[in-house]
Amino acid sequence: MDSYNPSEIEPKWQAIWDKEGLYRAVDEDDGRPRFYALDMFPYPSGDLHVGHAEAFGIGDTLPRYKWMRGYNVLHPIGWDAFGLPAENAAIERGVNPRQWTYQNIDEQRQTFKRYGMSFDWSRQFNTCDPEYYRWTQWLFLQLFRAGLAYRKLAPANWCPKDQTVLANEQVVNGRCERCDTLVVRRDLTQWFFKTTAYADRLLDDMELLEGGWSERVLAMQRNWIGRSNGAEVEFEIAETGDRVPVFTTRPDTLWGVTFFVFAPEHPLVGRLAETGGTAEPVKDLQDRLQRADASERDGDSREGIALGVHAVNPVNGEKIPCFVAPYVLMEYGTGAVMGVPAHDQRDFEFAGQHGLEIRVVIQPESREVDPGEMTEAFAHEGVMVRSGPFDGTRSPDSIQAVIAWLEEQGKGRAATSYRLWDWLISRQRAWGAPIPIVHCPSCGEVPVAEEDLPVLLPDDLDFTPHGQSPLAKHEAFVNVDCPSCGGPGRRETDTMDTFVDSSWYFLRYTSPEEQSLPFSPQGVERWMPVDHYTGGINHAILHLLYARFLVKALYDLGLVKFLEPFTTLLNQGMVIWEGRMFSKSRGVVVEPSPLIERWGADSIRLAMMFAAPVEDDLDWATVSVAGVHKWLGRVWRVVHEVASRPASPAAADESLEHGSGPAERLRRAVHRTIKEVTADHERVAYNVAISRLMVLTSEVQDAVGAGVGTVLLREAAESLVSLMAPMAPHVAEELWREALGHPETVVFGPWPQWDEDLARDEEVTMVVQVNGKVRDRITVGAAADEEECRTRALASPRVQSFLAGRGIDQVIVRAPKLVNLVVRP
RNA sequence: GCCGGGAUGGCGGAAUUGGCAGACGCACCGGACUCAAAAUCCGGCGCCCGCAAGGGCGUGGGGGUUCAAGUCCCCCUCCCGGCACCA
Repeated sequence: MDSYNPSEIEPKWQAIWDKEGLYRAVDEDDGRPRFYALDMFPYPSGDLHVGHAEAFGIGDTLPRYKWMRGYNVLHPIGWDAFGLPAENAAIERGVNPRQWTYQNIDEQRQTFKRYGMSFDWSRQFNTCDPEYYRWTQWLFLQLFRAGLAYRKLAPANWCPKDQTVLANEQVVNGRCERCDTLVVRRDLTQWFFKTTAYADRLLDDMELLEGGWSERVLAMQRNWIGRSNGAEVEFEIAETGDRVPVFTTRPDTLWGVTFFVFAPEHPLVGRLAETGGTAEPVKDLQDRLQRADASERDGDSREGIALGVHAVNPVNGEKIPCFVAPYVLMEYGTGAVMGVPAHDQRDFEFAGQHGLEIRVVIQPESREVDPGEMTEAFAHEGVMVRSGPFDGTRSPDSIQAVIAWLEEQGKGRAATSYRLWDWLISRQRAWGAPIPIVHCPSCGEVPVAEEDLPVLLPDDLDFTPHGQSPLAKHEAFVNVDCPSCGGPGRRETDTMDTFVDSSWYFLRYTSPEEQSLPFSPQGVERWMPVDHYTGGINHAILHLLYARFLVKALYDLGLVKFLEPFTTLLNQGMVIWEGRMFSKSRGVVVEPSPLIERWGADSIRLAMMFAAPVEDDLDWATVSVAGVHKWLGRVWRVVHEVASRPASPAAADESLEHGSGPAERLRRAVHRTIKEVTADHERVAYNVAISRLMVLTSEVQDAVGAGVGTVLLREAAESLVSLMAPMAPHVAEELWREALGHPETVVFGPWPQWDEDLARDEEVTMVVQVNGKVRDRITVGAAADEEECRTRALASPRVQSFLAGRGIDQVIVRAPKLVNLVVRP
């Protein structure tokens, strides 16, 4: 027997697996149930780091387990190959982004192969391939025709460094998610997808995901959508007759309104200021805010300027003063709010600063609230007072009644407001899918004909950033005839956000050769939805929300028949090193290749899965590759030891099968472990599964030492190898085929079966407690009944000494595991 | 502030249903083998008292339910994540 040498066996099996085509998904019905296991596809920026090793190692385990359990598994891989880093490389080093990307893909593919990933390589594609982005463009056209893709002038987040707009989602703390540059506001005409049209469904359909997605991710999506229910109420401006709606979640406080506030950017503000004679100070305020960076706005300021006009409260006809104040945001609700200082903290502070009346209309039941004494707004429940027809009604229960009354009176209506915005998909960059639109002076925005797709990216672009896509400088690209009238037109030069590419790639895997549609109906019918999706928590919102949105849009277009793309979602934790995430751009990288050379891929995969539960973040410092490597050495030796033993006479095994000798002990350990590790695979508790297999390894070693017969030893060794195969595929395959002599691969199982009787221990340790404290442990038969347990417990001298002659009040028996004697103190 | 998730030895973590807390591993300590080292193997390892036998304490803190609580209930502290002048 040679010693365990992964650098020899790993490349060997990788080559054989490749040749045998084991990991190809079978499209035809072959009688096996189907399973679609997907990993979030990687962005090919340089080589992989150990963060990838963790993510993809975890993602590789379930499909392998499913194969062994008899499933026909689709486990594809591809590349999210458009995006800024390729273009930045082009700018900084003059390389062609296509070449740069394809070179990185080659490198990553090699590394994946050295990890022994069970991908179906026959289905791989790159999103930057014209055969792929052609269909990204096609999907854009479908959304455009459905009115879900549109262009508007909007304030956009502009990153001065990357020279492009960013989606709201890509701005973190006022900075560019990618390069950390302070983002500025710019008004630009941009393309959007109408995600808000699906806000309710994105929220309500999460019901379908309960149980399959973590509470954490569901909560993040819920927060992101940010639905709040309330009412829209119209106020009239007394001096001009303008009708201004406000959104409120507290229509029950309408009788407490004492002022009215506009956001500085509100379109009516300029005109109202003219009317009120306050045009000059208001203009000054607007200009000052316009110049200020979003991040410089004082979050706590309650400054504001009286407009000199008044609003009429529709519920009581009162005239109240109007203000303009930066604490009211144009982006949320209607850009104007009713001021209820008694019951809203911000309004309370504003009223204090500007000497406005505080009128209490919700009174707590236990005490009187005196406006003069208040130090903060009263935002709790109470009884409505000074509220006309609603006096004496309990709030907030009364909110629905107030809304009904408003509707009846024609003064307002139930309304819902969302935090979610429409998805800004325009990017002024060239390494992305061109938006297939032609601007025509006479026809407007004209979609490119489907048969003319793809709109190809030219290969000879000048990448110097100058605020427009490099495509805009490429005359041959830009100048084009209008597809509608044939007159001269200009091609749209924005490209699509790369999140568009990744919002449908999982559909393409089901039929990557499809020529007439982005995905074939049969392929999607066959494989979708994804049964198990593995990826980082960092994509908990954006990617998953966009993919969910797109699938719902496709559902409405009749292109798919399911509402949610990912049935179960596994968000593996991130690998942290010296307090930070791995990131090539920040120089925090542990290269996997030297680790593979030293320890082998199996050890690295196991080490990461063993170090923590899959969903927890993992500190690289706590990962002990040496520890699991040592274990694999033990497995290697003991399996070879078992395999090399001459067959013992069956009688020898049989004689050992009875009683409680080492043979019996081994047998029960094997069956118990099969049962438990099977459950661990089902619940992706790989750290626990590995620890159980370590224990089983010791059991087998002990049994070898105790002279247990070959039949049982072999059953144990084969079970051990099978159970570890999904996590350590190379060593398992080597031991299965070479040491144990199976002609067939271990990849397709069979998964070991357990005998329920054997999985239960024959003897158990019964705990005897006195007043809840463990006083003795007695070995009893697993079948011991209540009476036997009671008798044995009372017979224990150790227990007797703790009873000390005191009377026994109660005897609790949970046969056969526990007896608790309750005595008086 | 609101929402979600957590807190278990020196460290990572285990404990499927309320029933032996600390599996498994790392680190550390001791031993075997060795000229020596590496590798490998054996043993120890929650805290306190004790030579030991043994006993007491112990799952962030406080209360409660229960024969029995890491697990259930109430209150609190802290940590992580999301959202946040969101009307």
